[in-house]
Amino acid sequence: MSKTESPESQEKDLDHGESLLAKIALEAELADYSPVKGCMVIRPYGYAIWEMVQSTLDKMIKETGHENAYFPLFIPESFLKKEAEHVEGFAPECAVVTYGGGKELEERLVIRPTSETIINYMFSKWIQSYRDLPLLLNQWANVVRWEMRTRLFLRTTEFLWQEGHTAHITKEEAEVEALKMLEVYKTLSEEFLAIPVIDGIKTDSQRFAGAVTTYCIEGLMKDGKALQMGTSHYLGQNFAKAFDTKFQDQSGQLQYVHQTSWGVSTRLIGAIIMTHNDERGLKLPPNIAPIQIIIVPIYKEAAEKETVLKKCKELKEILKGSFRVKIDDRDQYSPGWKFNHWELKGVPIRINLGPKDIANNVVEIVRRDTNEKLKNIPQNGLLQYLLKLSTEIQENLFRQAKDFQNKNTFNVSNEKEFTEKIQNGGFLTAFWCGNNSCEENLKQKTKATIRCIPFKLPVDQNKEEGYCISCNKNSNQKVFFAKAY
RNA sequence: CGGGGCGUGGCUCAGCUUGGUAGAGCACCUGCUUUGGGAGCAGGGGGUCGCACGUUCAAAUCGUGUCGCCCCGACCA
Repeated sequence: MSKTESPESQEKDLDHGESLLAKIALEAELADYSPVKGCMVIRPYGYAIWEMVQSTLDKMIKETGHENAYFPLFIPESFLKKEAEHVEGFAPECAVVTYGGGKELEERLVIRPTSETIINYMFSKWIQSYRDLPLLLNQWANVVRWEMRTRLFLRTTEFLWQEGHTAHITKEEAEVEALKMLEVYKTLSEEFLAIPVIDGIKTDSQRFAGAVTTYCIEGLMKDGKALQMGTSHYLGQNFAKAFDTKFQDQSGQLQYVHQTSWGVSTRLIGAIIMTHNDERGLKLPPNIAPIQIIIVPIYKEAAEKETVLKKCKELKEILKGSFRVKIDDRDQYSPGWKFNHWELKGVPIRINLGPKDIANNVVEIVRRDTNEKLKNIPQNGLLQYLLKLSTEIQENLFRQAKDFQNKNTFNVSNEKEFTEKIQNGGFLTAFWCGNNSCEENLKQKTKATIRCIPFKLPVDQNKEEGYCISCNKNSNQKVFFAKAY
């Protein structure tokens, strides 16, 4: 499929300027526009995907020792102002409530853009001694950020996410925590969403307002743009100082806690759409597909229908212990219509079952990752066959995405090369001196930004020293650039 | 906030230039025939043409204003 090879090729196929993302999100019934600009309704099928992501990640968050809690939507405006960098970063995009109960409020309430402040307020009440630490919490919530330009799933005014917030005795422990959760995100992305990511550290210009260090995972979408898929922050003592979050150590001294926060959002659904798709629509990785197997019965007369549906139900009984499986027994749609419908919705495996198959004790299987039709698969041993196939589809989707990422990652050694190469999208690796002005220079000229300082460079790039592509000064770090969402 | 595009049955759009009171396809309802890659025929329901004002005997169509949405840009852990 040539479509997966070149980032730009997809844009040409689009109708009336509508993005591929919007097209799939709307047509596959994942989401719809709401009456309020920038907001979206997540429809049942889209929400089911979110629930899959959510339950997968929630398990991992709990396995790493965190507990869920819930903090309120409203934050006193004064809280946000306590941490200087934080307020500067978020004030422009905050929605503020000024009226309630028919009266102007004495103190305005910010609708949370993130919850560091209110959580620190509570932490300072709950934490007294080193024995109260570490405090490891997470919440699933909605947040609001008043963005100027929005896109379904990738950037909406209100979105759903999880935000982890932890407090630790030492800097080292907090840094380990931040990195541990980044690793959890990487696992979620690569093993469940089948999206390969680059993990690394954000530059100062991209760092979370109020953090000491921001770690991130970055994916490369099929249109050649990068997408920040998750961030994990070492907050240092910045919020602790602002909110006086202190504990008494073993020697009786009062100390500020060291903190982390980390989050991923419904943006991940956008990432899935923008990574796994073809001209027929969405392709969902089996590990997070709400429906993993769709069974389409094929029949003519009533008698045939009865036999076929009976066999479908038998198969479903066999499979339902291992798969999320559904029979599409709707009479008003033809088999052909159903084939297209479930392909658009990205169901990884389809079983077509008609009289001919029943006569031969076989089924027909169509895999969504390759659109390959597998005829005459014996009903005997079908469960084992499908378990293997499902794993293969999961791995294949990841492999395809990884290949795409590899083919669209280029090393460049000077600004001219950079400027030319970035036109076609993709990741560019290049040396950078560490100065914000050089990053800004390249951004002005090309719109591309440094996505991260990677933990690891691609295997074929081990050169340790070179020259900054903007200012030519010596540099010992190579970074990933891309145009990003 | 700039630049571009668009508002007409549920959806996609035609009609507007040259005013005469609204159409197509899809979807929906009924019936019959169909069903292995988006079924066919017949019949049927549904729109004060985003909103307001103006011009006119008459406005979806012309004028002015206004609201909203989409795309590009500015903005964005």
